[in-house]
Amino acid sequence: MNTQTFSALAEPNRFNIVELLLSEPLPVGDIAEKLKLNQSQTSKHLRVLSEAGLVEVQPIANRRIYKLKPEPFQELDAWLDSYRRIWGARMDRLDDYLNVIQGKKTLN
Amino acid sequence: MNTQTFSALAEPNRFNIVELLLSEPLPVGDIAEKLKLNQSQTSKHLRVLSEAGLVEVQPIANRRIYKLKPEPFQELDAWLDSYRRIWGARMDRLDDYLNVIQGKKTLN
DNA sequence: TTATAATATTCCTTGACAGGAATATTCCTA
DNA sequence: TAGGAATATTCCTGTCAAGGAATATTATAA
Repeated sequence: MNTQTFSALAEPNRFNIVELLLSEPLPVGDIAEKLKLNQSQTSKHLRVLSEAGLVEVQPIANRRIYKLKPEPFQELDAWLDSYRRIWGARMDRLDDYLNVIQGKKTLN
Repeated sequence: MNTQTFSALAEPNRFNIVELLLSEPLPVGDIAEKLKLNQSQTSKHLRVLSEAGLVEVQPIANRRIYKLKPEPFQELDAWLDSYRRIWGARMDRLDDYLNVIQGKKTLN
């Protein structure tokens, strides 16, 4: 799992951009307007998202349309598999660890 | 979706701690040793993870055993639902946006 | 080809965070 | 209850990222 994905999504404005792009691909100006960010910031955040592989750009006429790339989300999904497998099991059990402790018979 | 989760996982050492705790709950010392972090750093990272709700602690004797909490991962999973739904669909389609553009008949 | 719209980049400042070292705290154990 | 093990916290420093303002770039349209 690439932690760059987490870094990119950790910033609230960038997270909002991603959520916005979930509905439809959009040009920079529209993103800025809808999220009430200025143009400069929006471009910078899109750059980060782009370098993290979360979005890609497609120039149309005078504008640059940004859209989500599925790969990082799929990777995230795959990563979560390991965690799904143990929900309700080891994750909230202490026994595993306790059984392993040596040199200490009783705990209280 | 809480961006704190992303912030917490964005730091590589913390990510490694989470992955380590996936196998079993562990006390601070063991985590530090296995990941070759010093005790101070380890405590600090665990604090961040704890405040983000990713781990919880259970004191045993004079140790503090850290284990994962399932909630944030479940939340992440639920969040991904929206994205799963459109993989292969809108996510990599530009049509939706193009059809919406007014005042511009042809693009090239 | 010049003006203009859309977007990207640079420069600057500020705040947050990670790491190291040292110290404080907590809780057992003898 | 004193000593020591395990862990947490504080202080300090350096780095890096975000925001604002201004400027540069790119591509279209007249």
